[in-house]
Amino acid sequence: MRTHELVLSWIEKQLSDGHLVLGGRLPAERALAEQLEVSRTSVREAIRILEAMGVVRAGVGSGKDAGTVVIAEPATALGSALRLHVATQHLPVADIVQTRVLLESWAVSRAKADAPELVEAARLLDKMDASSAVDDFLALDVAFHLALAEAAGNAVVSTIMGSLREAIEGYAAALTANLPNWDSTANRLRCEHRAILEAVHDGDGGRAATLVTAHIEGYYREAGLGRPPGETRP
Amino acid sequence: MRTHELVLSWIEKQLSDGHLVLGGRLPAERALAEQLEVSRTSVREAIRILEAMGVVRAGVGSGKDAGTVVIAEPATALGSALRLHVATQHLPVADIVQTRVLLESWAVSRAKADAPELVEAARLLDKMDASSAVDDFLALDVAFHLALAEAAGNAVVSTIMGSLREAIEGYAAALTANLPNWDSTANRLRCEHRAILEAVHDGDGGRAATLVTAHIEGYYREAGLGRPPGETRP
DNA sequence: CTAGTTGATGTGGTTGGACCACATGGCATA
DNA sequence: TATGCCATGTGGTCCAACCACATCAACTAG
Repeated sequence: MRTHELVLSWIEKQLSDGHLVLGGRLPAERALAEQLEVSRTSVREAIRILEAMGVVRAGVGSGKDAGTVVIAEPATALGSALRLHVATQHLPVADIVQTRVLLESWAVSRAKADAPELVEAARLLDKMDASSAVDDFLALDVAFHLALAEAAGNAVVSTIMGSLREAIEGYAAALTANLPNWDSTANRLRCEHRAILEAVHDGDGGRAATLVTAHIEGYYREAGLGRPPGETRP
Repeated sequence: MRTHELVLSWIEKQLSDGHLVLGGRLPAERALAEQLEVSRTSVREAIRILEAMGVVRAGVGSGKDAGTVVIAEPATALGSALRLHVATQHLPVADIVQTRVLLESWAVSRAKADAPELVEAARLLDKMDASSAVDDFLALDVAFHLALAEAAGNAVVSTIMGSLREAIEGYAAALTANLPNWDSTANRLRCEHRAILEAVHDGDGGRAATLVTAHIEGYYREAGLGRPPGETRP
């Protein structure tokens, strides 16, 4: 077993034993190295991995933001991993989209009509009405869909949903260039969002799932999923 | 931007540009450090991250297994990340199980009746008939469910399925201690497996999905999901 | 006495160099 | 020809030093 893996397993044990909790701090790198009788290099390699996994955040200096603190951002880790494997062409973008449809349609069909996340979702829709810039609109769109997914109350589903979205974010942004008319597309998306949210509010999970599926698949179809950006549609 | 992140982005670009392909080799650490004008330490930190992401594998010595080669094992990366966040109690085990049910029931409902993976699945069931040891049985069980998931033809779904399973593997193994009678449980599982496979062969996706849902939820209910291992059932 | 400056301290970030264990392949020797 | 040995190149580990940064306490000028 390599040295940094030893450090890794030590830290993981501290986590599962509850000796390290969310917001807590790891010992300083030098101290941890001395305590485990390994080099600081190995400690740092372990911390790099935990950072990539979204388990810790390292900050220089002194005080509040300094040191290595325990966080919980699984979506960043999953997103990076998925993105890398999309880059190697091992995970097709179409499969990611399909998985996202699956998770999100399940989420809206399960969402409680009085879930607090829906209030936030409605607020985001209001902001989208006033947003014309593509980048702003897409950012709000991401937040809206995430809020919708969180309303189902399954942390794993919403986390994976977010990471799937993150993995193809660059891809999706490039696809907007394929759209014949952004303004009309944006208006259509606004309407569809309202309809989805209304279905959830009505407690009609089946309708919400159908709408969300059509919403996502329709967008990628219009933007030309699978074809290089810039190419005209057949 | 930190130095190792620069190395990371350089490698990711090589991957997405196709200059680095599956099975290909990264330059040696020392050479890469000189080429990018950074220290070997920073190169190593980047490689550690890629290794944790399941994108590369590092091997010492010379020849075939030596050097840092590009691989594609997204499931290991996602599995580790999920396992770590389960350890911090940020992702409930129940949500993981629920997500697994969602993905797997979708997979079997979509599986083609003549998918080649089903042949392998049937072979695994035969081996399970001859397997009495708990560990062997569980290992075959994992392989069976994975083969089933792969029959749907969505790489992302089967990858996530596998990583979800991996993330709670230790947990699931501990749960077997809760079972009142392992042999009878194993026999029941064998029957349910056959029934699921038969439904898929019949092209009855709906029945297959129902059976798989009952199969997984039933097992975890019997084993006492959510209660500490060893505690008796109410 | 107050307000601003300055230095000590502790954090992660980075570097260069050294050495180790390992696996291969070619060279020298029996 | 067959065998053993060493040069070579790989990742793995460690060390010592320095940097940039943020805070806080002590000090100094007003």
